[in-house]
Order: sequence, then structure tokens, then C-alpha cells
Amino acid sequence: MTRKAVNLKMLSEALGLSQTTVSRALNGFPEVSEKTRARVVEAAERLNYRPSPSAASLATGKSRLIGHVVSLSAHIMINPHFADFIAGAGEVYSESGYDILLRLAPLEEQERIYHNLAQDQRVDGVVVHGPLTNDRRIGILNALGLPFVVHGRSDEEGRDYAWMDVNNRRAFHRATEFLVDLGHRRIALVNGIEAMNFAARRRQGYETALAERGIALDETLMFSGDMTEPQGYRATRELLALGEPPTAILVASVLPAMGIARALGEAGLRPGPDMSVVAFDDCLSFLEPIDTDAPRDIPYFTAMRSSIREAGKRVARMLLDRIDDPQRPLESELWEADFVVGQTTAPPSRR
Amino acid sequence: MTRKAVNLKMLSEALGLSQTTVSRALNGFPEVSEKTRARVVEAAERLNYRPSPSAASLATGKSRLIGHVVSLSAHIMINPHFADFIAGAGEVYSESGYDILLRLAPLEEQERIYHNLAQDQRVDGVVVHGPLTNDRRIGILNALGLPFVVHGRSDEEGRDYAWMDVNNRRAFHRATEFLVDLGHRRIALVNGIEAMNFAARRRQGYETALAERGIALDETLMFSGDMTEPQGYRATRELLALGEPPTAILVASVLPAMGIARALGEAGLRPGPDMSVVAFDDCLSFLEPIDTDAPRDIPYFTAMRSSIREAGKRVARMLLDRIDDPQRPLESELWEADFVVGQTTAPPSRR
DNA sequence: AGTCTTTTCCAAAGCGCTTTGGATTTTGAT
DNA sequence: ATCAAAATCCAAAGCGCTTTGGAAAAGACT
Repeated sequence: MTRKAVNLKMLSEALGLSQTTVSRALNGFPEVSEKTRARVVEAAERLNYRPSPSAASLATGKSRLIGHVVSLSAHIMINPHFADFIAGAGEVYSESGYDILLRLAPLEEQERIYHNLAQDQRVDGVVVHGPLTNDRRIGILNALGLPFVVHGRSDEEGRDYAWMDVNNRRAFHRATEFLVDLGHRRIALVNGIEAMNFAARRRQGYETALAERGIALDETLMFSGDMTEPQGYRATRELLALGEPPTAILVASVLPAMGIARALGEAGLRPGPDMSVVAFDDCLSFLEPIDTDAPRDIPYFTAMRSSIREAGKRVARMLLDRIDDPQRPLESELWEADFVVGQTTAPPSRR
Repeated sequence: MTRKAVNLKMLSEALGLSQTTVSRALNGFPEVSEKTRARVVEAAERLNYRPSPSAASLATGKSRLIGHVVSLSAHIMINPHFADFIAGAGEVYSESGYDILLRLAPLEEQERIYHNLAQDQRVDGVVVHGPLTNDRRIGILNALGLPFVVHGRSDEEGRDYAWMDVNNRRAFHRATEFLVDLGHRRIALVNGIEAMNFAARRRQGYETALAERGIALDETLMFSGDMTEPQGYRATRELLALGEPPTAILVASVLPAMGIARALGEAGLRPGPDMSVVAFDDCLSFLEPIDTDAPRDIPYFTAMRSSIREAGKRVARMLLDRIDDPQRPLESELWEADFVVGQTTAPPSRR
């Protein structure tokens, strides 16, 4: 019945070896014979030895913590998206013995926070969430030399940082074309906050597609804001009140899309036959059926689809790779969104 | 231009004081004069001194990290709820200089994980999420002596652990009574997973209220499962296919409630006039309008309402208090949910 | 002035790990 | 048998903080 946890000293004494040898045996250094290594590992197991993280961290400067600094309060829309991203990333971290250090802070404090996290050696790397166009955090992190990966992009080039992004421009371009091909000419856009780079790109895709088809932009059909259910609801009510309402709506998330559906329902309109709706679908978990064995329903929303959870996994892997070898060339990865046709699109209704 | 971060030794040399005095000055010990304390604080500021967390942690055994161990993958429903809870808790932690250590792990591994976190002194305390009835984690944590607070309860007494819970039983009792008073007699329940204590209590409230009004239970009207949108959708379709469908539905979250609304819409039924719906509303952020200045809409769902974000704040405060003084008597707090009447309830329609 | 407290400060010993720079033993080649 | 090389192990010096057990200086009181 040991009162205190066993430490390296106790373990090495029990084995009749030096702390050096035990430490090396456990950390897989080559200069210890397989025979002693096996002995050490067995004893460590038996005595339930676990190296102290703070001591190891003090000695090595590595914390085995990944920083995620997010502003959950300000841009509330990211909450559910963030949770799914973290669910993916966390899975990868767990497999590699890392934990998430989560810090909530408004955007304007994040630069200072990164500075402190780096100086304190509190984290081994960070993930940048929700990059703005020309996001200052990226420069700061490069200057600090703290390994990081951006979920999304911050500029056109994307050359001086590692990133993983979905081809938002193409997804919205394609969705717009799809609607135009169906015969729609008045297509509304309910977008995210366009200071965020992903939303800016989505708008570009939409605008380019319309321009290519010779359809003039109409500012009264374009909304930008936090992607909440009420955003979709309100935008739709405004759209329906227009002299000439749109016949289709492109929306940046299934969350506002649900608000759109609600507003349409109240107006006695059916999504699809009466108003086409195409949403960007991040495969949020709470909208998915649990048992994936079950016969898959025909998807409700016609959607551009890309799993944010898978994105979390990929970003986490990229970051762990960078931490293992900070000198490796900057990687980047661009995923295409699937386009799935559901029940919410149809040719424009004649009225 | 200092290359390395300044540490206590450098700071004390710069001041011509010993490390002891500097450390004590910074940590507010009484045995250092206000004059020197001021000097020290000024110099620390000027030289941008920050104590190393791992060194401090090694010396004190405190990590200033709060553990949140969750199984985001298994019970997917908790994702958005969890995000809002964390948003609240994180705010409190930030104010007190704590960070969240987030670890994703299936429920069956959590006991082992708590053991390791305690032995490693990796966290100063933990929050227990989603307690089951007779949850084994509670016994483990008590045995480990790791400070913790339970969000919810695990048994009837709730005596040997600190907890904060919503009065789920009363909320569902009241909602059921409300529907009965409106004239409903066939009331369905779309519940969460009933191994979880909160869901079990909700069912009890529902059953008791029905019993009190002399209404027999009908198992075909009761559903239990992960609280997702499709859960609500599917349950509703099953209910509508019944020989004698219910006239009202009680649902454990607005997420499945949205699925209910979708299914009703497809069937050409209006929530409210054609089918009453009462939901438990956790005030999830992405369902709320952003600018709270804006004229508040009449709430859509009739709901039992309690902010999970506020719960996060409260639980965090309770935990920090326990960490400050682990010997303090066990606290507990029971919140009553608001009952707000929205647009989704009405007397049963005659058909 | 001399004694007794208080106040103010410090040297040094941890906390538990990693890692440098040898020392010792074993192996292999001559 | 001899010597160089390879394999195996170790003592001790950090890493940067907190904290114990005093010591020195200052103030209070006869």
C-alpha cells in the first residue's frame, strides 16, 4: 500500500538501475539493451509508474497540450461547428497522447494569448479557428515560432502557413450554377460573417457564377451575419416581403437553413416546390441519424457537404506532424465539398 | 533584445533581491514590504516576466487546469449542449486564470482516465458530464480525492458529491400538466437516453403527472434516444402512423423538436393548432438571435427553459471554490426551469 | 543603552524528470 | 592475449519554481 505515487527514483532503486537508464529504457533510446528494457517496462507496469507531466514538461519544454483559442461568446455560431471539429481533432490527439488546452477569449485578445502560450511553453502547438481575411494571428504565430495549422485560409496565396480548407468558392459557384440551371434567376444568399475568409470566398463563388450567367447582383438578396437559426428565419421573412421575392436561397449552414424552413412553413410555402434552398452542410452530428446502419433517408436539404469533424481530424494530424518536425515544408490541403441533391430544390414555381 | 524568456533568477538578479523574496512578492505573501513588492511588480512587468507553469506546477502540484472528460463520439447529442456549457464555464475559468483540459474518451475509459489525471496531478479538478443513474465515476473521484462537481445528479440523495442540476422532474411534470389542462389526453414523450439520470427524472415527472390526472401510460407514445434532429423526425413519423396518434408531444431538447416540426410540416400539420409541442430549451446559442437589443420575437416553441451556459458558469464557480478549499461542505444547487408559452401549443384539434 | 519583538530578506533544499559527458564492461578483430 | 570499438550503464547538472528554516535589520519597550 504505497501512499505516494511511485516516481523515477523509486522505480530505478527497485530495479537496481540508475535513473538515466530507466528513463532511457522507457523513452526508447537505443543505448539500452532489449533485455533491461523489458525488465524496466515490466517493473514500471507492475509498480504503476507514470512519469510526471509537469516534471517532464519542465525538463523538455514540451507540454503535450494543443492550444485551441476560441471566442465562443462573440461569434456564437461557431459553437456547434466548433464542437464537431473538436470531436474529430480530439480523437486524433488522444491516440497520440496529447490533450486539448481550451481557452476562451475574444479575438482581440488572442494575439496576446498566443504570445503568452508560446513564452510559457504551455502548448506544443495551436489550431487557428475562423481565420479572417488577412488575419493578424498568422503573422504573430510565425514570429513566435509556435507550430500551428489554420483551419481555413486567410488570403489568396496561403503560402506562409499550413492550412486545411474546403473549396468554399467552388462549392458556392457550383451550387449557384445548379440553381441557375434549374431556371432560377433570383437567388438569395444568406452568408456567414464576411470578414471571415470562408464567407468571403463563398460570396465570391456565388457572385462569379451569377456574373458568368449574366445575372445582375441584387444587394437586397444578400445577407451576412452569424449563422444562427434566427438569422435564416429573419432573412427569409425579409425576402418574402420583397416586391419580387427570390425563388431560391443559398445558405451557409444548415442552422440558418432550419430558420429558413421555419419561416417558409409559417408562410405556407414548402421548401423545394415553392422555394429552393441549398445549404452548406458541415455534417453536424446532432443532425445525423445515430445508427448509420439504418436505411439512410433521402437527404432533406440539397447541400454542399463536407464533414467538419473529418476536417478536425485532418488538421490535428497535420499539426502533430509539424510538432514532430517543425522544419518540414508547409503543407496545405483543399477539400472539395460533395454536392448532394435533396428535397429542397426544384425549378422555380410559376405564380 | 533578450533571446530567452526572463526567469525568476534573472529577475531577482536584476532587482538585487533573492528569488525567495521576488517569488513571495509576486505571490502576495505577507512577509514582504509593500515598497519592495511594488518594485518587484514593476520590474516583472517591465521585463515581461511570467512564471513558468510547468515549473510552478512541479513545485506546487497545482496545474491550473480543469479536466473535462467527455465522450463526444458516443453520445453525439451532447455536442452542441456541451459547447454551450463549456462556453459558460470557460468564461469563469478565464477570469480566474484556469484553462480547460479537454479529453475525449468513451465512458468506459473515463474511470481509468480520472485515475491517471489524479495521479499525474495533471488537473486541479474535474467536471462530471452526463451522469448516469448510479454513476461509478462519482465513487472513483471521491476515492481519488480529486475535487469535482457533477453537472446533474446520479441518484436520489445526491449527498456524497457536489452537484448543480435543473429540476427536470418538476419541469416535465409541469409541462405535462399544462398539456392536460389544455385538454390533451394522448401525450407523447420523446426523451433522451434514460440511463442518464436527467432523462430518467424527466420521464418520472411525465409519468407522475399523467398518473395524477388518471391518464394511463401508453408505451407506444414513449421514445428514448440520443437527442438529435432525426430522432424527433422519426419519432413523429411513427406517432403519426399510429391508429390513434397523440395530440401533443413533450420533447427533451429543441434539437429533436426541430425534427418534429419538419415531420409535421411534411404531413401538412402545423405545430400548435394541429399538434402541440413542448420542448426543453437549453437556450442553445445558435438558436438565439444575436443582438439581444432587437425586439424579441414571441418564442416559437412552448418550452421549459434553462440556460445550459449559465449552468456551466455556476458549475465552474462551484468547482473553483472546492479547489480553493477542498474541505468545504458539499454544495448542491437545484434550478427551476422557466416555463414559457410559445406558438406550438393549443387545445387538441377536433378531427 | 540594552533587550525583545517584528519586519524583511535570504541560502538552499526540494519537486521529478531529461540529458550531458563520461566510466565501465563486452564484443570483435588481430 | 591484446587492443580498439561497441554496447551498456551511471553520476550529476540542469529545467524554474516554491518553501523551509533561519539570519540580519529595524522598531518597540524598559
